[in-house]
Amino acid sequence: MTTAATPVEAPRGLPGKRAAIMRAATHIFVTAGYERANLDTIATEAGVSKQTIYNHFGDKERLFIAVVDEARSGADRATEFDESLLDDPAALEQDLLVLGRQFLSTALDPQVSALRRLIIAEVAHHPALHRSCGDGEAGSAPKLLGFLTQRIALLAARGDLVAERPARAAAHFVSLLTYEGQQRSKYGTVAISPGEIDDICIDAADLFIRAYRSPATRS
Amino acid sequence: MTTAATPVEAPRGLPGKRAAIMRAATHIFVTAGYERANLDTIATEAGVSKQTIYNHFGDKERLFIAVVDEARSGADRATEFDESLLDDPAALEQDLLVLGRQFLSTALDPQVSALRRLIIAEVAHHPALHRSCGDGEAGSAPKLLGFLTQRIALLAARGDLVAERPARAAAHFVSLLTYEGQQRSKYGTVAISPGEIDDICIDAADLFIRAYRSPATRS
DNA sequence: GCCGATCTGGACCGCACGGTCCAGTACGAT
DNA sequence: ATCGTACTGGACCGTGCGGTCCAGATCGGC
Repeated sequence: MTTAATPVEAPRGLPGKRAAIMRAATHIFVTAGYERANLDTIATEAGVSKQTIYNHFGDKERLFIAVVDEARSGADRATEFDESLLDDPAALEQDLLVLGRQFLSTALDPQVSALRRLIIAEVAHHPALHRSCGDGEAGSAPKLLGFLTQRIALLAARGDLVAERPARAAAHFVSLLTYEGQQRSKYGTVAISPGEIDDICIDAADLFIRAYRSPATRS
Repeated sequence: MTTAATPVEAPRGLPGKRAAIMRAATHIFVTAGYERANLDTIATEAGVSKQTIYNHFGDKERLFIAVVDEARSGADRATEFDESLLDDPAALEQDLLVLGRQFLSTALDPQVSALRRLIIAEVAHHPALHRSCGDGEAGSAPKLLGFLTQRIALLAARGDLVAERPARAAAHFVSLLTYEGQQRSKYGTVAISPGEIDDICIDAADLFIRAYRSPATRS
């Protein structure tokens, strides 16, 4: 009753049905949580018979895993950073801003936040999720961390930055970026305006540069 | 079956029973989540009849709210900061370390982390929780933020720090502190050793000072 | 035009679990 | 001795829901 079960005409044929089920399941799981999610509701919203769901996914848990896996691999695919970023020391602040904005605009997306909360709530009860989410090597944050680490190492080697441990410096920047949003999206989805995202990025980049700038480049 | 339902001899008399129920309920809710938690199991583990639970709390949801409220007010009460901290500019790094250690040792406590995950998972489905957890004014992190903000403002007024926006600087320090642990405790409880906590605090304090130290005090 | 695979819709099963009821017990207060 | 209160334990009910079954429709391929 919390979620409307509006029947949607699903396109015929195998892939169409499957996609419709995934879409509906994602919606229901995210808004209701795993236990509260109801397969009849999902079937109705997908415009599909319940049996069809069982044909495709076997049972509720495997449907859930499929939903989470797809969402994660989708987020993964969408996270690519411009290789020309963080190369020119003169554009350091500018590039940090670009990276920050790109990262936060997806990380704070309501859909993504809701899914993150769902996963947080359910990992402990689904061993299969552990593999895909546990010791983070995938996901957008780790990707950003990797990219930053590599770039910071480069800039440090050139003497443009003072960062004896690039990975640590990268983590510091990411932590400055994510804190506010993490706090806000932790419980319920509180919208963050693009303006606020900008402020956060500006502050983070500013602080990062103040802390890691090479003395040689100081004004 | 995930959680052993070992009957425990509950102390006789009203307050004892109530406390036993709260203890058992906290345990079961935290490990199983709200939906999966079973009142029969809670009753058994509390060494109490199911009817007694209903006498005291009315229904499952109100029991849950009581558990969360108690945990939160308990955490609130346990969060007090030494008023002499962050006063002497010479001891700035030292004091930041002390604050960081105190904060992280409770914030990363497995119990506290588990409860945080539970709340994250359930706020959306229990309006009553929103009031007590939503727009954060209570809780240990906001308390630390408040304390830091006040102190940083003081130090900045004296010229010991350069921080035009003390609240922002405080948030920066807290974000540096919490990032790693937040990341680790987000899914499942991964133990963080005191040594690692120390490393995190040292790094955070170091970075904070590099970024906010007054030029006048630079070596 | 037939076959096989897919899908439908709805009846159906079994069970777990929140919640109720109640007869009986223990105990403190008067 | 009596009464009221809190507690027990276990039977009991209703229902929501995961999962199954099946008879019939639809459709693409040969």
